[in-house]
Amino acid sequence: MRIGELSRAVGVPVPTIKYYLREGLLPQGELSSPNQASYCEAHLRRLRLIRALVELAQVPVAQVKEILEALDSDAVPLHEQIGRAHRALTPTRKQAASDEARAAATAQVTDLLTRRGWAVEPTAPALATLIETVAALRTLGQDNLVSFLDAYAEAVERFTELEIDAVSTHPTRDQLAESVVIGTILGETLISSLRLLAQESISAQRWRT
Amino acid sequence: MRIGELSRAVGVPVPTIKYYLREGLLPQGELSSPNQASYCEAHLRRLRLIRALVELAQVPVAQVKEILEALDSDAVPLHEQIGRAHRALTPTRKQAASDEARAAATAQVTDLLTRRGWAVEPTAPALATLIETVAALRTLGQDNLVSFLDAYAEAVERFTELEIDAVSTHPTRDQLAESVVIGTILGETLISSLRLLAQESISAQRWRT
DNA sequence: CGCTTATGGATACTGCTACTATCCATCACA
DNA sequence: TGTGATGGATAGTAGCAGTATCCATAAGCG
Repeated sequence: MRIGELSRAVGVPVPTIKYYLREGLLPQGELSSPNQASYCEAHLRRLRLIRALVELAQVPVAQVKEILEALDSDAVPLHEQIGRAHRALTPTRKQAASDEARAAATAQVTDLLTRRGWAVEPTAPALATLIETVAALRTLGQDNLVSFLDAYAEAVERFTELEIDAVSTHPTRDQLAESVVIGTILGETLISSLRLLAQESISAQRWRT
Repeated sequence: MRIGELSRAVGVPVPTIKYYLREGLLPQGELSSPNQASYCEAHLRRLRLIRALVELAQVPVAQVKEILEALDSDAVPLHEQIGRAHRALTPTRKQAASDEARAAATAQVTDLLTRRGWAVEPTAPALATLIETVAALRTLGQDNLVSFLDAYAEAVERFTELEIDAVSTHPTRDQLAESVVIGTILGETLISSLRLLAQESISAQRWRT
């Protein structure tokens, strides 16, 4: 396959593909002569994955790169691969909440985690995000939303288990890792649009003029 | 309150506050003389909300502006306010999936909506996102994830109802609208970090070396 | 009263991201 | 043999989210 065919197949302009090659998102094609490379099925898949992450899930290109590197590092254990992808996904945030607010939020969140028996590293960036979010909700006067944290956590736990079961049917480790990552990222896009639709429908029922 | 106090209270540099004022995110303070304005509690709340949306939920400034405008337009019915906020939140996407993939996805999604009795406008941008996402998952060979669409939808429906109940306790319409919007946006950040934590914990249980 | 600091308003500049555009020396193919 | 595509390099662009600078005025303090 030549670059033009790749471009037509996925609907991405050739210069953009060249850009992804430059940035190392897409592995180099096999050179048959100094200015002729051929691309295979794997490139096609990869390119589609890149576009889904960039366009649909709005993941920044630099993070897509890290995620793909995590997927490609099949020398490390699966759990570590997933951890790397997670870390690429969550920006390290500066602490914006006040100290008291954060202390309260931290207490509530760690309590939740123990109650649900979730064993997470204390350094997980998602933990920091969760704490900051809870603190922000409190500061914004949305305590009643925070009181649903447990309900949220339960629902999330339920479908995360489903997902992981679904994904565990994959025969090879590579495919498994890829599925987990795609499921994590595109699954979020999925949930987010489902939420908007559910809200629209419910809000129409309740508050239609 | 002067701009410096606002800045210290929320931890946002003065030039940034000036920028938000310029962009119309934050209403002008009351001028007591040509170069002296005073800001009140409402400005403080607004600024905190802006920072939560921008920093925590990563909403682009231009969209935050639209969302705040929707909140401030209390002449229109609540459902319409929410709709505007939703529209500000979801970018109109170009269709990236192939026609057949999209047709199949559309069928599946409309089927889901009828089955669940969700009444949504066919032009809702979230609908387009959902369809594109399902199509992308299929194209990426993740059909088994797509088969959970119903489970996702059910879980989402459940906690969306909880949320709306929680939020309905608010006395005034303004507060209600604000709560719905904050709940929608920061709720997503919340769910997303909970998902990552749940995954980490479950993946550690299953695939720890 | 004078001096330092803060303020409102305007304009310009910066760093970053995700591409696009251009150029050129090959190379494939009709 | 010429027309179009290709690989590789370099430069340029538009948009975003602030920052920086300047100025005339105003506030607070000694």
